[in-house]
Amino acid sequence: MKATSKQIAEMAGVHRSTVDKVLHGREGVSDEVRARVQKIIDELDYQPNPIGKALARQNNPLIIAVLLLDVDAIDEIKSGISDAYEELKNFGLKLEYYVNNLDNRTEQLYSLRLLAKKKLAGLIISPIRDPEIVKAINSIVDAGTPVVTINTDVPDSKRMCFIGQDAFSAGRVAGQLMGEILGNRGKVAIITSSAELLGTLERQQGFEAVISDQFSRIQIVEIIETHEQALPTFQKTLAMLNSRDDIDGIYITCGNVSEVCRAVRLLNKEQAIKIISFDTYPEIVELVKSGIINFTIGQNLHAQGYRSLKVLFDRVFNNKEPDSAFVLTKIDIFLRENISLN
Amino acid sequence: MKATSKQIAEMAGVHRSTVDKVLHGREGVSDEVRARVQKIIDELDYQPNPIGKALARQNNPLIIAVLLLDVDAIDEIKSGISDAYEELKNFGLKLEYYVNNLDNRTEQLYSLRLLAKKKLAGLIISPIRDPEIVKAINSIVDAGTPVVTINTDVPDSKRMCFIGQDAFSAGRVAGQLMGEILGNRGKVAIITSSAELLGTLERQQGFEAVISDQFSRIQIVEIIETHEQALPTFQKTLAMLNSRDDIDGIYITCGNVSEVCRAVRLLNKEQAIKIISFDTYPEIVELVKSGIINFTIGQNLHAQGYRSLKVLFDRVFNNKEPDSAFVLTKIDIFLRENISLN
DNA sequence: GTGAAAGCGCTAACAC
DNA sequence: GTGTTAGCGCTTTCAC
Repeated sequence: MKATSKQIAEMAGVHRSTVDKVLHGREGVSDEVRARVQKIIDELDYQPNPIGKALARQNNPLIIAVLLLDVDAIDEIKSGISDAYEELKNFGLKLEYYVNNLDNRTEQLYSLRLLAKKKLAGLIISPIRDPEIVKAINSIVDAGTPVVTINTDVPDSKRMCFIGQDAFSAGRVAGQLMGEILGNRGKVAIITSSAELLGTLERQQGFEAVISDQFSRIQIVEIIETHEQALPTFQKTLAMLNSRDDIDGIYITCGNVSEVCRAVRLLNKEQAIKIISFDTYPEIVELVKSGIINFTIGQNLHAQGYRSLKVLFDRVFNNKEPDSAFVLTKIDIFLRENISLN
Repeated sequence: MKATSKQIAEMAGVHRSTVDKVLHGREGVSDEVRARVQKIIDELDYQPNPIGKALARQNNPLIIAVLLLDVDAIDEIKSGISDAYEELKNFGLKLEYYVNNLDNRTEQLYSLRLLAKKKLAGLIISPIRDPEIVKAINSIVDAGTPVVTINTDVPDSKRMCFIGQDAFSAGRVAGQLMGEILGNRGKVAIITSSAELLGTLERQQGFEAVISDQFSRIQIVEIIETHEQALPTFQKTLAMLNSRDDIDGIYITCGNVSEVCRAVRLLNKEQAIKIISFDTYPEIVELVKSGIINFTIGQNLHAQGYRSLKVLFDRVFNNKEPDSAFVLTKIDIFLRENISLN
């Protein structure tokens, strides 16, 4: 029922290898024949059989480059990618990992230029948000290599899609959780980073939107910027809690969660103050288990990694694009009772 | 590097087709040759290449039977199975669906006996908990067909594994949520079914355990059994709420959630009473959106369906068994802000 | 510019 | 009981 390249060849009165050339836009076919074959392909909506492709590919695999940033999230993302790879490696697929420093735009640019010279079937990247990076990504896409962004995005580029969390919505979820456990009353402090890269601003804005819309009796009374630095995070939190005795909740959009908690515990306020954070790194898991953190919101990093390779594979092997340019992973809510079941 | 059946054949000094026969335990091989070949297979830890198998299988697919119960959950489960099927169908796989009535043990038994006569590569089933069903499943397993249970389980059978939610843990999560939003104080009513099949008892017990261990100032003051019947659910809830004015929270382990909510609304108590339920069927989603239900806990039915076919496929095609006999799907927490992002 | 042929790893029907 | 053969759908090399 489903057409094969052989059938297409018969219909067009040419050889299968000619059909193959047309399919892959390779040269060595006259314009006339190419048009004839292409027409039949289109009419039948022919989709090459992936298993057949795979078998022929196995000893000559396609290369997919993975360019990640050296941040806490990297391990879980990698484990997701590697799980997907286990499923797909038999199709004739090879991964090449590259890791760049978060703060070093030049380094990522260098990696991208290196990759541009190679024959890549696809690229998965956590981009630094920067015009030069966008340009470099675009030139890779223009050369015919599909690009998927993961965890961080450059929406103004030609990347095929972004795979990650909607930080604004996640902030909204945090806002509602805070509203519920405070029973719509009390004063809240926000600890945030000010760096845009990790979506902390969106997390803050989503939170603020829900509080102001739906929890009118909760006030956001302090906003502390940490610039992702450990010691200042501790010091500023401590100073804030010392200067006022009326904080009922703390919302942390950024890293150094344990520094915030350290300040809270030093003042013996862990019972009095409700804390909501992001991510599920080991130290955060411990803080949730011990009851210091009430809720933490997960990004489902494993799923981000897993999906990114699956989506890219679908494009490369089956020529299928995702329905949306934004493949959003679930907003997971964790508290003591489910954080270990992860 | 990885051995092929051809290499095995060479080493054993026989033909590939002979190796194939040994691999599949088919007859037509002398004991002596069989032992020799088997030894090499074992020594090399030979794993047949799934792509090669798939290509040869495509026109002679393996059949996997799916036997589900006709309950609300069925659509989402099916959609998960069908997503997995899209990924795997090229490997030479065919699904056969069967749907049985929940209350009709005889019907499921009949279906199972029918299936026992067919040549099946595997079976996915939501079993009714019954000794006769266990026997029927065991005889299918004994005949060499791996069986996976989904959503409901018969742990005392020979099924390979169960895929679903841990209902006790889910109940614990509900308990902690209730504790948090009531601020560890107040009176709670439990609405439950009394039917064991859906794990409602475990949901109740998990909830009770957390409340009594960790929220000492919350009292469970009413337990209502609904037997999964709509009108009685409404009537009993209404009577209970009429008879006392001090209920702060309602925990629903079973179905007919909208009947419970109808009673609450009739008495204009939707602001005063916190409600926690299970599942994400359309009417429940609406109730969460409109703020009547504070939290609902999802079973991730789609994942149950998806995983069940993947796990069975891995066993059938790659001879890989899951790490554990219990493949537990996540306990999803939904509230207004994330219920539509599902 | 086009076609022929071999091969990827496995299966199955059939001949010996 | 064992080996031969053909074939699954696609890719690639090479000869014409």
